[in-house]
Amino acid sequence: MVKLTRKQKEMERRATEILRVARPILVAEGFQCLSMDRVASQMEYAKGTIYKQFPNKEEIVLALAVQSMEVRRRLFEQAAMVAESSRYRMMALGAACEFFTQHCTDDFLVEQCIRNQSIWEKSSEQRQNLIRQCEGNCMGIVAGIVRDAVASNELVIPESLTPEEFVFGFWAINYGSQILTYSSPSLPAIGINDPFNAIRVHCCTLLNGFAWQPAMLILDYINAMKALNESLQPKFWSIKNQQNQSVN
Amino acid sequence: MVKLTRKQKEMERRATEILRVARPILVAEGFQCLSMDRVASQMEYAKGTIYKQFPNKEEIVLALAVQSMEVRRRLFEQAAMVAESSRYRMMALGAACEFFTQHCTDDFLVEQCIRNQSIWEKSSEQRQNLIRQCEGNCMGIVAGIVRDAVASNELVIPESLTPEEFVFGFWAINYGSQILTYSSPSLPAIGINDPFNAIRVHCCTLLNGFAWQPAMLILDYINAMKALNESLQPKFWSIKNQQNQSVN
DNA sequence: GTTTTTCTTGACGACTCGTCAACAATTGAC
DNA sequence: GTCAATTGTTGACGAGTCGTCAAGAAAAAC
Repeated sequence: MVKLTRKQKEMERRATEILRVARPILVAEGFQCLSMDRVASQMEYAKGTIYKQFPNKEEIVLALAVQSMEVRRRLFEQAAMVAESSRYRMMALGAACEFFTQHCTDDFLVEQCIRNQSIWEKSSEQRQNLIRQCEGNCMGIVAGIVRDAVASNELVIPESLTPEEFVFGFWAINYGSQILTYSSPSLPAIGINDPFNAIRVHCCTLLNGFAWQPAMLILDYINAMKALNESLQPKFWSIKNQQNQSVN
Repeated sequence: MVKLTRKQKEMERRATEILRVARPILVAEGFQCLSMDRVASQMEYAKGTIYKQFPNKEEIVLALAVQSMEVRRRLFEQAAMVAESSRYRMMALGAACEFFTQHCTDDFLVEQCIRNQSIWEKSSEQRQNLIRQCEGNCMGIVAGIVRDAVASNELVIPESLTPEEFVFGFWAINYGSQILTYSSPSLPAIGINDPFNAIRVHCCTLLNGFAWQPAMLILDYINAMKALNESLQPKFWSIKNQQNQSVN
């Protein structure tokens, strides 16, 4: 059935096109300003056609989020490939988180949107599962490092935590700090001048607190983070360019 | 000018009434569903009158957030009044954070809303400043504990951090975990069964990592947290009942 | 070349937001 | 107590959403 495939290809091409148009609107002006009429008027199709592709606005947002979470996943994969101690790899993942918010700010903002209950609810279960899968993948990468560390006796997890719960703490501190950094009304005004540095210090202290070997001085940690952050730069573009892939 | 005051009182009464009607809508159905028409129809006033009180929907949301952040602040104040070691007081603030999300979930959700850039932007600078002030107050309470700890040699902050940046880490891990807990699609599905317990473990480890004296075992920390959490319960209602205060 | 199916369209109904002219109530002067 | 002036309230309105769907266009099948 060559023809069916061609149709599907066409559908997918169009879906990609819609997302290409919708993304900058969502990122720059927010969910409110992303309107179907506007997306339609910026394309060669009418509104009805867009509704054929995506049953509602929310679905478009979820689709964008899937793309963005894929970028994060690839970044995590790259970071996890560092061939050093498990602790160093964990640190590399922290660097990847930093990198993601700093250099893929658009993707970070899109990721944020799906935390909005009302957006989440209105989209199809199918796409919700896609998101869950992305999230699971990212968690899997980090939890894998933790498991390696435990297996090689470089780390002992407190007994009441699963490896994923262990990861959760780092997830929370990174995610939380990034949200606060990007959305808190003037952090400097309340005494927080360099939130990124602060979180590096906290993460290093937390890793040391769990006695993840080898222990590190804060200064060494910060320098290593800087290096890791820069090492992601060259890999960044090839990751971004893969973005136009299956969407539906 | 008794009459002017009476007018103002009437205005304030009405503002309070509007917020009373708007809050459950915002909490239960989200910003999208909070419509001026709907608020109006649930009151004895017309839409135009509501616009006299609040120039737009966003302003209502900010006003609600101010109320909610006040609840948080009072909770923080209560928690900070524990008469024990600085570390114990810090822990009490962690408990207050937990308590806030668990028992003032509505307020927590309202607080969330103002992180939305498009809501924030559309509201008046005046009310934005009110929010900033609330945020500053909360930070002040916690940073105060940190300063006390430093002053009494129970804690040494890494040199590259201000006391507020030190607090920021705990803010981030608590806030981040709570957002994830309340908005992440099925945490248990990716291996996180008890996020609250996980964050307690992390916070204890972080405090130990910074060598905040006296050091604590994780189990002791968790038990102390439970006790602190419960000790807030009786104070809770008196806090909530103060809520109907200056709004405009 | 004609019929059938499939795809595309934009006008439509229902609902927003925020405004503002017209109407109602209150105040103050006499 | 009356009447003008001021102040407050109203809901119809314009502009702009979302999501639908009958009608028209294009493609496919015959």
